[in-house]
Amino acid sequence: MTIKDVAAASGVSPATVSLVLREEPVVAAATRQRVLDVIDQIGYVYDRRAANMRSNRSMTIGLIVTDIRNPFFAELSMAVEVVLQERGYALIQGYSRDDRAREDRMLGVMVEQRVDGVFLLPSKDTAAEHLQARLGSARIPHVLFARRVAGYEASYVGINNVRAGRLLAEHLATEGHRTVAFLGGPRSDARSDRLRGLRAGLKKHGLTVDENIVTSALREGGISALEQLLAKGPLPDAIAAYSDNVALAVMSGLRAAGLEPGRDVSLAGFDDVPEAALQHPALTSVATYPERVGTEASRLLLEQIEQPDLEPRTVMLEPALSVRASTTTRA
Amino acid sequence: MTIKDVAAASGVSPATVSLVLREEPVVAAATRQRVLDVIDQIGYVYDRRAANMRSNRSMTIGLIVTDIRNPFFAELSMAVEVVLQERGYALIQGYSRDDRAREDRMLGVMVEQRVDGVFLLPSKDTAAEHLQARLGSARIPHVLFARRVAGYEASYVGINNVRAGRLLAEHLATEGHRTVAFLGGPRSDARSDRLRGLRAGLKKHGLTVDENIVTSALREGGISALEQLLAKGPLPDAIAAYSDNVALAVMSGLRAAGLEPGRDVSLAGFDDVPEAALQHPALTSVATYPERVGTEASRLLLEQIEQPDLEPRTVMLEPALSVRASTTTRA
DNA sequence: CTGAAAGCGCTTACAG
DNA sequence: CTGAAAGCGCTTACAG
Repeated sequence: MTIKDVAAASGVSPATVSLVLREEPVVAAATRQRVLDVIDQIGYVYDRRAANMRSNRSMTIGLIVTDIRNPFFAELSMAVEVVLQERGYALIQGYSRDDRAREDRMLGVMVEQRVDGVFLLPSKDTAAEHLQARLGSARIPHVLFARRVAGYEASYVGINNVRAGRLLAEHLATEGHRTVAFLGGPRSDARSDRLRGLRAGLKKHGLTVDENIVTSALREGGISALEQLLAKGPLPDAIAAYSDNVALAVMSGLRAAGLEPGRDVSLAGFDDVPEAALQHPALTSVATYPERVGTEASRLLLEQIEQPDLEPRTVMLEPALSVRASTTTRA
Repeated sequence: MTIKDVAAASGVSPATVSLVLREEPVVAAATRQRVLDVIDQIGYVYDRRAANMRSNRSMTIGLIVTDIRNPFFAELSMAVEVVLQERGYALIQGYSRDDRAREDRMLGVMVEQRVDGVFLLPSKDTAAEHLQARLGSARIPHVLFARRVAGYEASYVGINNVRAGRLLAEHLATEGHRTVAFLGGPRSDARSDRLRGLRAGLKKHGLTVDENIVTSALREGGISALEQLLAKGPLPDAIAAYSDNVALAVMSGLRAAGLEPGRDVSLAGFDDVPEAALQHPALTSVATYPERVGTEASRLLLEQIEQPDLEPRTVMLEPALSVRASTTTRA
């Protein structure tokens, strides 16, 4: 069942059927209606693959993240999907699991499928040369987000993590916390920026980050970081967790150790996931707006697809602090 | 840059290049190597769209869920993606947000892109006629999961929710709970099956489900269900939440009301998400294995793609109870 | 406003 | 073991 069949059944040429399908206004209303009726009647289904091949697009866009179980990426993916569906694009999604080899294989599949563009959260080991080989030299429009790749120039959407750290530090210092630990999260630009911001903010008040324990982005990382902290001696006044994900784990860990978060030690995270506000005590957190990151990235990518010669652009979103009981109920 | 260019540069015909690309063993080793060298040298990239069109496949498979922020679907999607990547398929993913119109539009896009198969979690309003029109009549291999559609025959992978409810009921009764409330979750087959199982299991011990409050699958649903329960009078001995998602919200809600989960009232959920074990008290939960659902669904779909005349099959996975402190620390 | 013809980049028999 | 030719289902100039 092809446009040829539709053409035959409605007494026009395939070219005219094609014009109708693409809603070109040039077709006479009567012809148009006749063709549409036939399509309905014989149950013809447009083959976008063929259309795309001829017009050299694919109407698909790739999105690679490390792990969709991370609520930040889940939210971001949903935001991206809404925009793409509106424009008729299909979303090809892949999970690198933070593994460069997996990421590279996915990029390979996407490039062979001739995606019209790619959103990429690079894995921790991704280097400029990999991206250059897969995306740059093929001139495939792409936008990185959340993580940058050293020495690789591309459009980027991210959060100002230094500022996020500073916002939290200011708040903690103002609330009278004198000692602060930074827990969890893998070594990454995001982490070191948040730490840098924390340090800068605390320094203004003559304070420092007393403990800094690197682990992983997972909840297990929060648990183990807390265990290390507890083993080291007296608790700090406040714990800044690398993310809400980590903070929620720390919260449980504190309770398991007989300590009440918010009372025995203040606790805050980054991202402001929906769960943060639903905790008891509600968790103070710095919002990093995955939905806005997704929307901005979509805007940049679509722009780049329409105008391939555009210079790479960087969008830095400003974080915002949500103050809640977990850092304010302590005496 | 096409196989023609490769052919010209290596002194063979396009047909031979095609054979090399598809790793057909028929090609002479020397020829093969020469072609591969040229490909490497001139940086040719295979155009799978063209290949697929000719061989009438697309090497893409669609997956539609309601909301990827739901950890159950996140886990499932990751399991599916691993299997598909191994087989060279690209995963086209869409989120219906439980809206039938959105779901239908996505199916439309996927069908036009000629996906080789579809995994679908139907929206709450999806009817047999919709699926018949989009998938059945086009004979597109597909597998439903987690929710069935009344009157629609298709392969299905799900959890035995009646048994899940019964497992939990048995445990609660054995632990000496006399009154049980079932909280949260939207009206659905999964919910009514869990409730049916709970009732059946409690009945054996002469007990009933004392309260049954329907809300939504979201955490907010848990909060509001708990509020309604608290307004109704004395607490039951145990709360069975529709899901862990809901249970975690109930846990926070209890604390906010000055009640300690596990001590003042027992609490359990369904799904056994990773967070459940990390809570304090650790949350009793009935595991529903999203990863296994994803893997089984992949197996069924790939089978169906290879053998289109296969009869639809149903796979019911057995749930398992993880007993933890939230239902055992009460006197 | 509509049609005939060429072409997108591959694969598929078939011939040799 | 390799090549010439046709074809997958569309779109794209171009002509009328």
